[in-house]
Amino acid sequence: MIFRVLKKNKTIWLYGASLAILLFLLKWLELRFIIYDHAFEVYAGAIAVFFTSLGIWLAIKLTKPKVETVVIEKEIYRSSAIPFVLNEKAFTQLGISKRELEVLQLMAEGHTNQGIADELFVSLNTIKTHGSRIFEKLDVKNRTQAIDKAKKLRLIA
Amino acid sequence: MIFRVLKKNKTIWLYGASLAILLFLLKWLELRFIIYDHAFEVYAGAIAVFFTSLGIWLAIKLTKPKVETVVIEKEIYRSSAIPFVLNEKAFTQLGISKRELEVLQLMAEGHTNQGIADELFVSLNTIKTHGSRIFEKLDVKNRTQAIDKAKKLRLIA
DNA sequence: CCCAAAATCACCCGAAAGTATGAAGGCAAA
DNA sequence: TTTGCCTTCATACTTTCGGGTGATTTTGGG
Repeated sequence: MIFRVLKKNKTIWLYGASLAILLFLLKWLELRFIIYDHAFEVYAGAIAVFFTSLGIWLAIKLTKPKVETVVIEKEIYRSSAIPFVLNEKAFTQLGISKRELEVLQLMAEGHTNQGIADELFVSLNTIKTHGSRIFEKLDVKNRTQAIDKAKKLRLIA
Repeated sequence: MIFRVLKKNKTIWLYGASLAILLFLLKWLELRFIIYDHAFEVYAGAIAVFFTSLGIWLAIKLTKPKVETVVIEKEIYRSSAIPFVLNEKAFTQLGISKRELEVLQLMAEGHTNQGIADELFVSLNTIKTHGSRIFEKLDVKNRTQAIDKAKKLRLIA
């Protein structure tokens, strides 16, 4: 019980103890140096040094640590706030099939024909055929143009 | 000149001045209280209080603030409404040249290497070389992935 | 002026993309 | 059932892409 109190008020107790010790020192020094002429100045100096140290120690112990906050702004990418909505009109008007759109999407993500074929569990030739039809329907010559156009038409995200 | 020195060593000067003032006070108090019996204890107490304060003040002034780094993630929305602004950071960090960016832009518009070569009045091989460097710097394998990544990094519109 | 980076071009070669054509099975509407 | 579309797959061929290497010219900054 008492240990807890001691621990909780550690600083206060230390301060009190310091003062008590000082009083003993004062009395001792009084007896020791009272006979000397300039003992007083030495005494005052000692007190000054001691209490300056005590003050510094107290301040360090009691003051909350100064915190300087450095703000570093880190840019993070986040998918567009507006969720993608398929442009149904363009989709039906161009007569693109679901499967073709699927292939187109994967193309836009940078996959190769072989990669798309593996992903969809079909042969490479099938993907090529789909590709050709897509280019035909979008009236483009290659996948890069197809992706560009499809994004503008909002067929893919 | 002297003002600068005063300003630079502000703390030291203040400390010196404080000591000087204290000496005056000491002398004054000496004359004032020397006649009283228990003046000494009062005097010592005053010194103690003063120097404790001084110590506290010094500690607060002289301690260096702790630096705390706070990383704030800032969300950046890409909207088609705002005109395209080049991401200078990514651009310089990746070490992409202006010419390479130009080629990248044309790639994204769906041009073939030959088309880009014609547009820029250079040979097909030159465009191929630029392409290779671009893929290397963007850490991708082909133009489709390069376009995808470049758009995410806001290197191109 | 000199150096380093950028830009230019060439040749070879393999991989990937794209074209052309044909064909088979499924499925839904006419 | 027939017709049309989608999906699947194949073969053969051409074009484009991309890597690797090496070289020359331009150009901007110290």
